[in-house]
Amino acid sequence: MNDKDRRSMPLFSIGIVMKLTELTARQIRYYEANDLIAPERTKGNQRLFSFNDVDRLLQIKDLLDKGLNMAGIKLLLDEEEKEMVTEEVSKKAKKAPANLSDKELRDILKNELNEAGRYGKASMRQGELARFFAKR
DNA sequence: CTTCTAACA
DNA sequence: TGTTAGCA
Repeated sequence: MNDKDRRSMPLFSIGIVMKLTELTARQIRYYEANDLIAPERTKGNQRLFSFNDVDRLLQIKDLLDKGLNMAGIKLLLDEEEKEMVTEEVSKKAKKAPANLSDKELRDILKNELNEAGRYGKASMRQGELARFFAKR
């Protein structure tokens, strides 16, 4: 079995994930409702998270602190899933949690916008671009 | 006891 | 987001 399989293996209950991510069950479920994560389910309908899910939740928490909203995060994560490109972006977002300057954030977002177009994804409209920045 | 969905004195 | 109700 390779690393990819291991990371995507459904192993943890929401309780474990709560402790691992410092997030409430409410938040975790809410993020799932917004398609930021897609944990597996047991036959009893209980969520089973993979190592990747936990990692993703950590990134989500991070991005949320930086002021991005669900839409913005979803785009970033979607591109990340398409592989490559965001390798550096994700590292930057994950390794520089508490000190990401506005310029860096803008660069990351601009990078994502460019990639989105490169991948034939519908380009964002003005309104959506504005929504990239959350006004909590 | 833990998790789930739905809903809001 | 919190919190609670009523199930499984």
